[in-house]
Amino acid sequence: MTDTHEREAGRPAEMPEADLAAKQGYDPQGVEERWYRFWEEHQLFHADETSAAHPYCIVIPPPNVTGSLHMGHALNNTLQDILIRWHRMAGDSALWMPGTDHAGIATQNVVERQLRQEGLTRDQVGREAFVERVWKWKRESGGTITRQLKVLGASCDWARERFTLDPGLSNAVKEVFCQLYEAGLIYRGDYIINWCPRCQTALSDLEVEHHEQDGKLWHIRYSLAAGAGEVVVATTRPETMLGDTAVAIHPDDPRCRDLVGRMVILPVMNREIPIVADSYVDREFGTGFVKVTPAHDPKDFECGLRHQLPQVKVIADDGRMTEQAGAYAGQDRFACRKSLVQQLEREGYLEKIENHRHAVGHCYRCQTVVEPSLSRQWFVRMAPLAEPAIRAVEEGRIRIIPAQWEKTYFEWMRNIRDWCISRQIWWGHRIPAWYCDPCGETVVARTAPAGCPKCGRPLRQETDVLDTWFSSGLWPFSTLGWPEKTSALAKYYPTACLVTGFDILFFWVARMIMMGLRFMGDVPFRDVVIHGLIRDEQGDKMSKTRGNVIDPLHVINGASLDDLLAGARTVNAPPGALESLRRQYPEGFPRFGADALRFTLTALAGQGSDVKLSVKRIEGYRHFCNKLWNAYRFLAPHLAAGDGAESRPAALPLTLADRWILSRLNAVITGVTEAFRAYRFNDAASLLYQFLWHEYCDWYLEIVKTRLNSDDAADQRTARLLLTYVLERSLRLLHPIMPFITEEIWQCLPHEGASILLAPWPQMDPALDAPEAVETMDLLMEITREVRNIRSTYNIGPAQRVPLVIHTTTAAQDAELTACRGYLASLARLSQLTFGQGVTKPDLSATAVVRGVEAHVPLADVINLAEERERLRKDLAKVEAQLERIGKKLDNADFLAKAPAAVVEGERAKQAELVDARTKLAARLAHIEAFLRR
RNA sequence: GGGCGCGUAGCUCAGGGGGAGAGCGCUUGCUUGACACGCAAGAGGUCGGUGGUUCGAAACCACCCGUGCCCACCA
Repeated sequence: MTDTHEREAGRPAEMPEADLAAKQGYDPQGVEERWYRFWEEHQLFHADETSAAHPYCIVIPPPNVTGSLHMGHALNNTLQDILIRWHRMAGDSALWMPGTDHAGIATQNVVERQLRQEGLTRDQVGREAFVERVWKWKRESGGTITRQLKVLGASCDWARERFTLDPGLSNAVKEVFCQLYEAGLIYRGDYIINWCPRCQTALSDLEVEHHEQDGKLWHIRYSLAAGAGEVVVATTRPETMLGDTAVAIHPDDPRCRDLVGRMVILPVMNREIPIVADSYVDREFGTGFVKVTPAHDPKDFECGLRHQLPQVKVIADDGRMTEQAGAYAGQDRFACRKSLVQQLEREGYLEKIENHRHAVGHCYRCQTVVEPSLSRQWFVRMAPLAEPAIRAVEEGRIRIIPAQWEKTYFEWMRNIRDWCISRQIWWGHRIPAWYCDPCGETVVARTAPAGCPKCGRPLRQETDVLDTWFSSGLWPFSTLGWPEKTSALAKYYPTACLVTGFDILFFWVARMIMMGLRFMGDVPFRDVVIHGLIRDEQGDKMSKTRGNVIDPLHVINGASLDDLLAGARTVNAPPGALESLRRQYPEGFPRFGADALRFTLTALAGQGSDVKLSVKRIEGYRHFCNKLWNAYRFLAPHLAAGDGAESRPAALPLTLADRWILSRLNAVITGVTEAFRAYRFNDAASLLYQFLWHEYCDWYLEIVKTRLNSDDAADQRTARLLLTYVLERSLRLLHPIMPFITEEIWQCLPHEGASILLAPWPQMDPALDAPEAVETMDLLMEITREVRNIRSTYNIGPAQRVPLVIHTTTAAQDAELTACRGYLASLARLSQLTFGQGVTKPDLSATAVVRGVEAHVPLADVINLAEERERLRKDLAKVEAQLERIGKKLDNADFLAKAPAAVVEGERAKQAELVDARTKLAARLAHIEAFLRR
């Protein structure tokens, strides 16, 4: 790539003068867009499957194709992008496989809602036209989320983007369905499934959300058909009694002997039903008698099979009562409940009503109360698939991080139930099954059969489609080309890592593991990284109706108050929610930029814990961007000084500060690399923040300022080179988290290569480790802080330089101070610095003791003796408190005997230092007090 | 009913057997030659409670209190 290219697509290599001169903060406007375009145009995200490099692949959790980016996506994709960018820089063939999910029910609901606004239903439109309409909607708005991922900076290999309804992926779905069917792992049958009367489809157990609700427990009398007496049953769903075909009692119940085998009369329906004994009855609950409704309760269904009871379906698919419900036929299920209870009460069947709190199942897509209902559906037999998937995690072939989620995974997998995969909707993969109505034959095939293989008559294709999660479960290999044997599949499967929230651990992760093992013969990924959910500052779930949603695009691009309110209004948020937005963000959001958002999410993504996001926090990290930008602005004028490109630090005449910062950089390189390796993203973020702001900017850059003005040309050059050297490497370390600003600055520094995105990941250099320099710098910084404290106490302004007299006790201290005297003078703003073992202590001064050296600021005229006495007393008290604690420890014989020698030695040394400090502080205090007494 | 997590500075959180940390907020001083989106100096915490293990516990264990989540067919 040539310079010209860079100039066209990226920013010019030189900083425009205006930018440097202007006293303005960093503005991501334009910068982020420009670099993203540059990366895409040069195909820098493209992973080459023919490369010899080690493969590193992550498949994106495919967002709903019609969705838009929310904060959960932002977190999830930031973490993936960090891993991908890091591995790409580290030299791996890094593939981030992007794509979207057709999201069957969710998408169908959206389009149905549109139709309703036109006064149409899907039935009026017809299947074919409806599906075409969804495709149209997908074509029109399906690109939104991928565009938004680009705004976030996601470095996906977009050329490989997939959609679950693509021909290739549909083919994979068909293949998997047929193979599972042929292996006897898919079957069709009549069972109790969860039915959503609003979506008009079956749901899997996972798609039902249970919410605790206050309900009632109705106690109903069923009288014996022959002779006197009655039994009382208790139910939370009285309308299902219309379909009762028995009453059950526990076989150990003493009442059993007289009652089992006798008949009771079902009230209202006046039907005789038997009393049966069955151990599934909980003797403690209710009355000990259970009404048995085999067509509307999974437990009753099984009980019914055991006792050969009839199955009477009284609730239809639309939620209304069936013909079987007698007089109630046609009524809505809840209306029926109400009027039925009235009738029971009127006719004396109702014994009592108790309040009863219980969990009620709701459709996870529309929150309608689901109805357990007898229905003919397709199922996957799960136990044989789950078993190898359990072993893969047990044996460590898949790691779940953090490991505590393994337990949840095992719990679910070991109690797994068959998976209802047929959905009575139109948007999805149509089940490849055909029926011959005349002869009853069922054909499952990859391509449409010409006719019935048995009788040759025409076949009718299954109208149901598959659960969306069926195709998502194939994602790690279907996106790479399976069932074709592609080179991408060979190179990148198994993928390295899957990053996801725990909310789809069962829906998606578990099923990918089962399907991957079954069809690829290997795990789909090595590591599963589970991150938390995004919450607001108070820890509440973000929802538009609460008005606490922070939209990532608003954060990145800025948003007016009107923009914020518009988001809440689209879902008819209550006035309170709008009011709270107005109060919290009266001015809307400024443009924070994707980097600031990404850094915030990274810094808050503590392992396994939820992320409580606040705008204040994002603002704080935007300041960090600005800090970086200004560090660059500071060194920019020194770049063109003809130093040439990078010189090896080891070849330069290094000063104390240089050896210190290089040593610290080493530690940061090691720390950040380790943190990424362990998926401790927040550790990496805080290491970089701390280093760049508080070590590089606060100390190193300040020290370099004086050196840049020095007469020593060699030292000037070293300072200039290292300022750039350390920043350039830090930018590389930071790039996975903040891709845009790091590229922006990096391109302006001397560099090799077209983009920071391809720059090698920094390696620590053992030759640059300098523990003694770190020690000495620590002393320097402590003394500086003490002098600044004194300046602050006595209101000595920055313009006023002060003398400093340091009384040392060892030659080593003298040597250390000699090494850093120049820095000390400028950092503490000294007029004069004298030190040595024999220096005369000034008579009147402000004094501090640091590691055995006494630092005196002899300013008789500004020092208030009474105040100085207080300062010394406070310091002395601190030292004495520490001494007391240490003394206790060292007086303890057990401690001396049992604690490790190094710890004891450390405590002794500390004690000696503290005793020394106490002596010196006490002497100085006595001196001041003597003056005060005069 | 089972399972998991959390309780550390005013707020949001990190840490983790041997000197209590960060960001934001707060106080004070500063148009310091990159940055007021800043610099400097501070204040602020018996690390939820009780007991145990240990020479030593904020950290490990038990119980308790508070709090959040997931799973589950008590009708």
